[in-house]
Amino acid sequence: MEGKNMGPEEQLEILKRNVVDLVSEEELLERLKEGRALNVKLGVDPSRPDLHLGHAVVLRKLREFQDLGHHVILIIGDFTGMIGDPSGRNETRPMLTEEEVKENARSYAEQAFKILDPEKTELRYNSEWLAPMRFADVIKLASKYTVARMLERDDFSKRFKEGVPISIAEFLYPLAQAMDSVAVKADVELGGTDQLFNLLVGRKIMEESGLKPQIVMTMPIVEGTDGKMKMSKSYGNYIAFNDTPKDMFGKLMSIPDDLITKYMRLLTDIPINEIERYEREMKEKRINPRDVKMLLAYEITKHFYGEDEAEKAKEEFINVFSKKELPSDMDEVEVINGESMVNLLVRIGAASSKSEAKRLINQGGVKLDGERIPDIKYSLNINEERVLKVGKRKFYKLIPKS
RNA sequence: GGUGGGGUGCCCGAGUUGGCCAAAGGGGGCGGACUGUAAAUCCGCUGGCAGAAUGCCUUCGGAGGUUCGAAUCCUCCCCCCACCA
Repeated sequence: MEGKNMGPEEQLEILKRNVVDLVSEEELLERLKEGRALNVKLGVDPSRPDLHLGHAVVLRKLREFQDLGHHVILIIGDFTGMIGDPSGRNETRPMLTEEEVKENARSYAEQAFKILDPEKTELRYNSEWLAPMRFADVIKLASKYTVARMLERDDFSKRFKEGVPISIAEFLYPLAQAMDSVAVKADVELGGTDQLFNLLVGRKIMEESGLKPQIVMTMPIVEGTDGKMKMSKSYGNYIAFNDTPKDMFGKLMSIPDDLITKYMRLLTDIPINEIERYEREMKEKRINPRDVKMLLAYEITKHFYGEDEAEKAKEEFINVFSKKELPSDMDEVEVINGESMVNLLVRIGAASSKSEAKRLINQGGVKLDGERIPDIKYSLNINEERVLKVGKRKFYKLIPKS
């Protein structure tokens, strides 16, 4: 992977991989030919410090830049973060205190370094240049962009048509982001495809500011575990960097089959010809998609936790879901004889209400040592450790209270 | 500033001649069957409490009111949108 001495054309070849938009290839090649370390920028939202595999796609591309000897700048959007969305309409933009921003930024960086090389990463806070701006400066900045062009952005035009409100403040965010590019003299800015518009605004504003416009590169958005919506914390379909190996492996095994190779391409170092082979063999039904998925789950878990943990997670998965054996570590719960099952389920958090607990029992989802609890009136009477299984995935070890 | 249209359960979205509405439908979530896995598919559940049953309580932007009874009618308030200016 040491690519410092790689020629510009070779670098371009690597960098182009998996990229959706590249504005423009010629410019990128030209700059690579300059032979210096390029400033590659990524804007980071400090209100959501939980990184997931969706973020990994972009981070991995940044890592490629680093491996080729380039310089990555993570810009923490602390300024915008501390303002939040003043209309209070957008829950995804909560107002943060300075402490929260710092803590989130720290946490973000820590997670990002599971992919990025800390040695070649620079952290900047955009309040550094945004906070001192005066209102006159903001108006001047705003005059460089028109409403019509703003409305070109997909979600703006959509919301405008549908009558969903758009505050003027929202027009300012892309401009603020553009100012970040100006401030750090970005050569390249990366983002998901949903960022294309904002990144292009950056180009325009840089030009207006007398700088060479940045090159814009977007990466595909990955669907979450549901296979439909983009991976996001708010949809609850995400696989986080901080998930336990077991969860990470399990969640990866739950993605729909047709997402397997997309994940492979975007999130692993598995060679392309190998991925294409899996694609072929799955199509011809010569290989079980489950096994390919298992390989994927293993690869990704390995990246975050190492081979030993990945191996353990895999064994665990096979034991519990293929062989229907018990997991190796279960939550232990003390129980008193005579406690009703319904009560217990709520107490240990296996059900969020008594109604739900009853529903689970009625639907046959609760088992004690493999035997279904027949009705909701069931009360416990145990003298030794027993295993309680709730639904498919929750296991508890019941211990009689002495 | 004027006129008109809206605010419904986790989300989207029906429902406004008052009762049959805890509220259609879809999504998501959960459970079951099956399986190749927590894929796909099929079936079921999805406010709370109680429970062998059609029982009770809280919910349809907020606060009051009319009524035996209101998401549905009236009053005031808050918020959103469109068009015109």
